[in-house]
Amino acid sequence: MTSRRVERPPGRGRGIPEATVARLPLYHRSLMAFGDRGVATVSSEELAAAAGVNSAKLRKDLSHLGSYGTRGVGYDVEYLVYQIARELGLTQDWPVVIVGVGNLGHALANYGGFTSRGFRIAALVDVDPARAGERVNALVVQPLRDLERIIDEGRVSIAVLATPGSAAQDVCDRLVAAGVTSILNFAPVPLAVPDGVDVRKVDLASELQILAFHEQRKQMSVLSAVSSLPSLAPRAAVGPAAEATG
Amino acid sequence: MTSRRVERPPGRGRGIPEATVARLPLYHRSLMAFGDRGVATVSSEELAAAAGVNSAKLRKDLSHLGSYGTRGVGYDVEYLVYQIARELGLTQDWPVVIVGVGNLGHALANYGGFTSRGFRIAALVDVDPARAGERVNALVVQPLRDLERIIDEGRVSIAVLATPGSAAQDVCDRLVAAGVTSILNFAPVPLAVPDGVDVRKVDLASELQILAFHEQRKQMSVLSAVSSLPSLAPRAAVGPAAEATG
DNA sequence: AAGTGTGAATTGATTCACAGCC
DNA sequence: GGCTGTGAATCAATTCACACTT
Repeated sequence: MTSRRVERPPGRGRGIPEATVARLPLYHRSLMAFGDRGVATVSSEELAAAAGVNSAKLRKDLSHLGSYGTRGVGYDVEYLVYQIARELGLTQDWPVVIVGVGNLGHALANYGGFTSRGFRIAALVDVDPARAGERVNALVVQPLRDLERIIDEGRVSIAVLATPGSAAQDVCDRLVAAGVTSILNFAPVPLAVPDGVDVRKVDLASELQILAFHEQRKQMSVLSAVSSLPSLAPRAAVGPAAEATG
Repeated sequence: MTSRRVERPPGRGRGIPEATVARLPLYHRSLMAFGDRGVATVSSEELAAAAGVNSAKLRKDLSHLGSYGTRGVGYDVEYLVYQIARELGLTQDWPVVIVGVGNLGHALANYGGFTSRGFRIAALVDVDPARAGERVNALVVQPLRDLERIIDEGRVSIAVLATPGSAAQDVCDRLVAAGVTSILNFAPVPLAVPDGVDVRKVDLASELQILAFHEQRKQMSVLSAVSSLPSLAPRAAVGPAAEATG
């Protein structure tokens, strides 16, 4: 859904499926945890369990990177961490600009998980000129007017867009014109971007609605189960829903 | 990936694909925007453009809900909004509890898009007893000790988990034991839950890493293109990456 | 004996293309 | 004539199951 196909770099047969790419960060994180605990090798079964996937999928995913395991033994934690980090580009420095310092942008600027692993917040920018000058963490909010300069001088290619929906497309256009080629979009609107620019969206309201869809179904099936027992009067409201079945 | 299969409610042939469910919120949102602008009917082409998908996909998605359009005409905006809202369960009230009132939980508590459309923050809970009593918006942070009572009395079935990773599984277990059956997980760990409980995860660090992966590839292809021009010395650092191609 | 790597089979999602209806 | 609804075709992801390696 996200990535435009960029013509394959001439190097060997690399074409990692998007679904695999999306899981590499999970593997990386789980491997780091194993490493911290002093574990030297893991099996696909163990790593898969830690990452929350099944082992067949894990092995298939890793096979797209190369043949980094040892049959009968497993994967060397340190070696695999490095290979995945390199594949993901975590071995380089990624300056990121956050546009929109409302609730969410503010939280993201402070969020630790964001700034680790090669990512560094190069600047905070807000659409509202009144906010310019405000301090967040160690950074000063800058006015939108300076966006192009910031991106150019900071060699920024990744942006986080946390403005209200109404401003999102305009800001996006300026980001792209200034040279940004990857955008993480928190605004609840689809962004139109030219080929070669990647957008990933995080849509908080949608996530809740998807949960509500399934939740509603569970409640419906409880209701219909209850109402099919003629001896039980249905409860006024649907209480704590379907007990989790082992 | 997310939903356990719940045995199909006895009603007619309903089995909406997960990928379709995940897009219904987008359609709903776009339709609301059309409605606000006074548009009475839309074609699949128009609605698809607004939602950022192609029209074949949109039509296939909607066909899973029923036959709500009119050939040669399009879809009635108001009618379709209602049908989708009903399907998603947005016509009922969904009390939600947020656990973890750090950066992110704080932002989510204030985030408007979260509280609209039937969702209502029933309580904020924090693992750190020192935070209990703190006010956020109109709500008072409550101690973890009260979690079970809050869920039970508030008839809460949906929770947002925004604790640090280290606390996430414990809190999750308590949520589930208390009757929560849907969890939106912001903690960077996979949650183990029994069948019948849905978890959706929002993994901010992973999202950036996925972007970095593609970004790195773009830069590699620029570099190899540049270095194949013998007359140009490669630049010391990789500058603002690949200009977006029309 | 243990556990990876991978073809083959399967399942799921997307796109095509057009019959059918307004 | 315009646009929906949908089978058929295609493409992508997952799972199976086992040959192969240590």
